[in-house]
Amino acid sequence: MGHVLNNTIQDILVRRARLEGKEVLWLPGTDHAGIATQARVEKELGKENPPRTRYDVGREAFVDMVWEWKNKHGGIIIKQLKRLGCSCDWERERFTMDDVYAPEVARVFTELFKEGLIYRGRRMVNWDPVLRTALSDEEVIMTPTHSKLYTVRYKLSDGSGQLLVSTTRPETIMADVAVAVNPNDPRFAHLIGKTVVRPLCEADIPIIADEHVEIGFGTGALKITPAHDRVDFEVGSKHNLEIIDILTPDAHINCPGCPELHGLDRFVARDKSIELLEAKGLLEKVEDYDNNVGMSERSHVPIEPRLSMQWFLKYPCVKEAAEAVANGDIVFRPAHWAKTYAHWLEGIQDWCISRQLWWGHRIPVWYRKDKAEELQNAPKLDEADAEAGDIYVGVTPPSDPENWLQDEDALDTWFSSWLWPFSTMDEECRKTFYPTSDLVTGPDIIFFWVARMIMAGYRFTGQKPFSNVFFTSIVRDLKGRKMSKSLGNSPDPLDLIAKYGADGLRFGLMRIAPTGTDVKFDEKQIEEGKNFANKIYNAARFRMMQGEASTQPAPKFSAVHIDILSKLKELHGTVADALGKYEFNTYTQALYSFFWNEYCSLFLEAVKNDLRDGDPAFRNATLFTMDTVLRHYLALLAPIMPHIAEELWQSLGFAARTEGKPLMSTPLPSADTLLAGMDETEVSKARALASALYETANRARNLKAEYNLATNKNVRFVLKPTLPVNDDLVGRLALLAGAREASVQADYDAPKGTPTALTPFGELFLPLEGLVDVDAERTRISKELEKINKEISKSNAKLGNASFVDRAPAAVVDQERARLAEWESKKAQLETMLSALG
RNA sequence: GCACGGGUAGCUCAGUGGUAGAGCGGCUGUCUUACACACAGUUGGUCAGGGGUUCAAAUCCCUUCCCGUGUACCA
Repeated sequence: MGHVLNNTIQDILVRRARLEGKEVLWLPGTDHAGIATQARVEKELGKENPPRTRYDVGREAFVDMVWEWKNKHGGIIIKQLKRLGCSCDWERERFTMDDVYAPEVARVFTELFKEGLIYRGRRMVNWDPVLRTALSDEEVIMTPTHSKLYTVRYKLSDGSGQLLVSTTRPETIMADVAVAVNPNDPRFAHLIGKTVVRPLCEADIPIIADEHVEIGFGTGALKITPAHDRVDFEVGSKHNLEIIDILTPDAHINCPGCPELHGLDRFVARDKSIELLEAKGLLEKVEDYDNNVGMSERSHVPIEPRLSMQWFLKYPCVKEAAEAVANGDIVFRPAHWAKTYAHWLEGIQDWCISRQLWWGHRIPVWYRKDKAEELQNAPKLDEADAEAGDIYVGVTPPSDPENWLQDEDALDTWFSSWLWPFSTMDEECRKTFYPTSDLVTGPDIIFFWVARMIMAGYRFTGQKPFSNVFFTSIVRDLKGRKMSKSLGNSPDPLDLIAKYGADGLRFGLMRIAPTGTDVKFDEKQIEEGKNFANKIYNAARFRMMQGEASTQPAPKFSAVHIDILSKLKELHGTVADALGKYEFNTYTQALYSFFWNEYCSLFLEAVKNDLRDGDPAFRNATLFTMDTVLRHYLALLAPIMPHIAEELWQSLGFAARTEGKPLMSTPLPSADTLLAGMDETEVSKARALASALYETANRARNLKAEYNLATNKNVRFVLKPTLPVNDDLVGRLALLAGAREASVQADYDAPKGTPTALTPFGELFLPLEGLVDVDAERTRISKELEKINKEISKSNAKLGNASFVDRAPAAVVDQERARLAEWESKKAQLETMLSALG
């Protein structure tokens, strides 16, 4: 659903831009999703009988298998987008591992390496023990977890006592190389420099002093396990401590010195280690403890901090990237994301770009065979080693491949995706389309992708990669959970399209999710989109049933015709303004309410008689107006509901005017042609009359409803006008109100108790000419009076307040006075009616 | 902990100083010759709580509570 939302927004921008006559490039493509795709294929291998691993298959054959899988399944998203109607430039579809893109990635790697920004180093990384690869910091999700805090007794080697040490990871005790206390902690000052006995895999380890230990926290003593904790690693380095790694890549214990735990899974070993400690009498206590555990975004298991040889990138152009957003060169919408972005850039750490995967861009680095082993274990490799001729870095393999070994690792997928905006374009294309205009994406990848693309843009093109970034809503289910493939809580867009149509899906989703705040997906909303499409279709069909418009006799326009054309003109402005500001909500609302309320419910209902047996001059005006409205409206609608707009454009015959060209490649009809010959005052007069007519019709319907005559078409209305009202308007009033007739009688003498409503045209009477329930009437009127009296006293209080009258704008005060007058008159009316009933 | 969103009708959401809105749902009627995926009417709200500024607060300020997201973390 996220893709549907995202791509609908892009399609709206793209289609609208085309209608505005712009040349548009929308270049579709996909990335190779390194981890996810490889894991998927490995899973399939594991299901075979007998199960196989990628190592059984071998690198080359395995990569072929992934390609095969990709070719089979990678097209699904593309298919969905096509079904959704996305007007991409499909011939330019790109893939991050295609023949043109891949060398680009290697080239960029080489360039950054030569610049010294990429280096290889032995560092603490986030290790995923299931996928057996390093991850970037962004791929680790800190998750609140209910854990246990174990307090363990570390005996002093000289037997003079013990130190209590708390830990959440007793299974790593064998890798402890020291116990640290704060140098300023008086409780332990005398112990610094002594040794304690490591309680598992026993050995004497020193008690050291380090500021990092908080005096007030826990027991005040901290075990130091440099191989399995980031902070401990730093403390260890500072104090030159040994690093004992007791975990295998898949997080099993590797400690022959402790045979009871050796070979066990880390969590099994945790329980077992507690048993061992308890048996030795070294377990002081166990407490419940809530902490945050880093989980792999991919495999959902706790990551291991692990000392490992990896490739890192010092981000380029961080300053330019930060400034571009801060100074508005690149505009984020909603704007508040700029803060999140700035905060991330401030604390930015080097990016671990190597992955222990086979599916992806293999790192373009080769090691001299005769020194390979030595190089593998070097603490750091960079440009200096290349200059020394020990390693080779380049887009193409070395000329004497037999003497070199290529690095086994692949690059993080984002290390290719971050080049997308410009790597997908050739020189010629860039001249026209780079920097690009809009990026539409989810806020969940603001760091993974957006920030990195901006940095890459500045570094490799010297420019921003795009001018606007629109962050979409995150689509959640009704329980508030993010929709995702793994949760299985997202409906299949193809199913929704089958059920509601692509246009229904697009419109329905945009109606609830356009502002960039998260949204709960409800299929009901999509049904509304379908209903709207249906409404448009029916309205168009209604027009088709009427036949051709004619210029003979000359069309005669009534106020309602001018009114709807004027509203259409207004809609043009609203749409242009809303889309210009990326306010998709305003866009959809305006489209919806114009068509359903203004055009169908008011205008069409008011002109139906023109089409039946009315004045042919009116008929021609009405047909002309319908055609004008539909023609303009379809063009305004097309960006969001392209299928129905195009279909009706053809079947209503509008395409014939442009030699059959589709709406998609027709310029947007100009709003200036609407009511071109009319002066402003004439138009606003017509609008006022039409508005008065609709308001009067409403009052008339209300009167009918109040007397339970809502469906009775035999009623008649009498209007005692205060304004000049012509026959045309009165006729339309009767039609709108569903009455046999409406008549104007300036001297009408209403029988006592005749229901009446105050309308913009004057007093409107509904002669009852039949029986009404007098008691029910009396009750109803009394209730009404009660309500009105309340309003009147509220209004009086307000107007009696000197500061309101003095300080509020005159218009507001006048408005209040008008309201009061209206209530007073209504009150008088009701009182008359009440007395008439006796 | 810090930062950013959000809390408005039964539901999903608009509304940033001037009479609380839409669609859906509920309830009443209606197969009115474009549309029952519809039409007409109607019912729903102490705008999370408290305090403040203002003639006037859903809207601005302070504060508390709840939900979501990001980020940092002490074993």
